[in-house]
Amino acid sequence: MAAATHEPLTRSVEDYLKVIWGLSPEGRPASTSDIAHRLELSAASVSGMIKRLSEQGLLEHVPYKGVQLTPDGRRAALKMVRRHRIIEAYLVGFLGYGWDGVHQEAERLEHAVSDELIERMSVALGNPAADPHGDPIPTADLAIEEVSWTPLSEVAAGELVELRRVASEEPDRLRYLASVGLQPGATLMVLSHQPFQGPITLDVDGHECVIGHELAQSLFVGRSRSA
Amino acid sequence: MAAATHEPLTRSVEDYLKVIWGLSPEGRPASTSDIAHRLELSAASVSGMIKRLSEQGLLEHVPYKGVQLTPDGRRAALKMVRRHRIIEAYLVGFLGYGWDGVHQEAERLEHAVSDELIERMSVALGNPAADPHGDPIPTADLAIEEVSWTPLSEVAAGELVELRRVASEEPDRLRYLASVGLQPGATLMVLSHQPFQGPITLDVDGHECVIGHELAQSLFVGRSRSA
DNA sequence: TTCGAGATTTAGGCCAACCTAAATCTGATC
DNA sequence: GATCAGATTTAGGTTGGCCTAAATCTCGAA
Repeated sequence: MAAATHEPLTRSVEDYLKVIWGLSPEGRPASTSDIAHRLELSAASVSGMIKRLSEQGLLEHVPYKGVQLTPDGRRAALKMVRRHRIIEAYLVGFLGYGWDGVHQEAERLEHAVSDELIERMSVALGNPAADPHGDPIPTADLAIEEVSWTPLSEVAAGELVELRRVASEEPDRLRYLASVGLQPGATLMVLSHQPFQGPITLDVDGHECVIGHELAQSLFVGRSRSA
Repeated sequence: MAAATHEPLTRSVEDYLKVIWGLSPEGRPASTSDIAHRLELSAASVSGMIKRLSEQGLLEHVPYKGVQLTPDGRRAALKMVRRHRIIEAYLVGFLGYGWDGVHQEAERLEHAVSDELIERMSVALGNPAADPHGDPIPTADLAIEEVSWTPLSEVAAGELVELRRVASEEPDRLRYLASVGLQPGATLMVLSHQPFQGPITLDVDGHECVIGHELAQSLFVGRSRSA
């Protein structure tokens, strides 16, 4: 069934696989329209590509029901995720990029780097486990840590926690967060929640700061090491 | 005539322009077949692309006579040359690459990096004037030093010179040259020339070494600083 | 001055990846 | 269980960039 030939994947294919991976937590199928939305393509184009990728053995497609990655597809996707996150970490660590600007750059570079370059960057960084946003980096053999941190929106008032991951790629949002000290590693205490998905008041390293509920849902925290 | 619209160029177009620049020393026209040979494409494909690039105002084409870069085309080409050479220098300087392995990597990356990344790499390197092979790097405003070094094949016996540039991209050849100490910066003395384009005997930093005439034509030297 | 080899261009196709418009399917709601 | 909105797929078209084969041009040599 699946063509075992390992021809290099095109940039488009790499993008599709990465996006499908991102849309399938716990391996649930991803829908055509979600993929189309993420890639900013028409649903018809995505439908066509899905057909081709299924024939190549990279996807499992149940018409009208959605797609899942096959083991081959998942490997290819994780390879791209590793590349993306290593590149982000490298640009921040060695070339003075801010965490808000690296996504765009990595999005292009991830298709152009060799495996060797990624491994050299990884070594230069000390084989990091997470990128600048706290997202886990798959290892060279494509194992990825399953993390289960808590969204800040669910932390009770009075708890002292450490920010572990910021789930956003929007430069504006990231710049704002950095400006109030909300970057991975920051220690913070929840001071109060307003009801009805209202804003949350925090103490971040000694500064008081109020953020919206929606933003708090994209901040993931773990128990503070200093607690 | 020339469409002034500055749409981003495709990878293919970038490659064509860079190759045409490389084939036009002193602005002499490049032939369809030379371009085809360098890009490993059919002459018919090149002919078609030449037509499109002329219409875009990047090339001046005289049918059956060859092409030259327009000022726009030359700027785009030099931008790629700068990218390529900065990337090579960066990979050698910061990521432990050997000078024999960087060409291939740079060939892909040059299409994916942003201007910002190139400038950051350049700054990290101290705005170098030459890449690891001794090729001059165009400045950020795309000025390129016109160098006129002497091929080693034309240096008289007895002269003490410094190796400035190695005009080759072949990994095997570069590895061999490095193994005998023939890298930019090396000081060497020509001991003897065999007649009829025969081999040349050198003293490289104290070691004797014999190289063929053809290889000597791709080694460029200047007057030794220590002379 | 003519001829022909070799270079170049034209003609006609192919493929990946996108598009819009039209047809078809699905599932929640009445 | 019929209906319909919205999701999905199919149909048909475009573009960039490549190909081979055929036509055409050029220029040096006879």
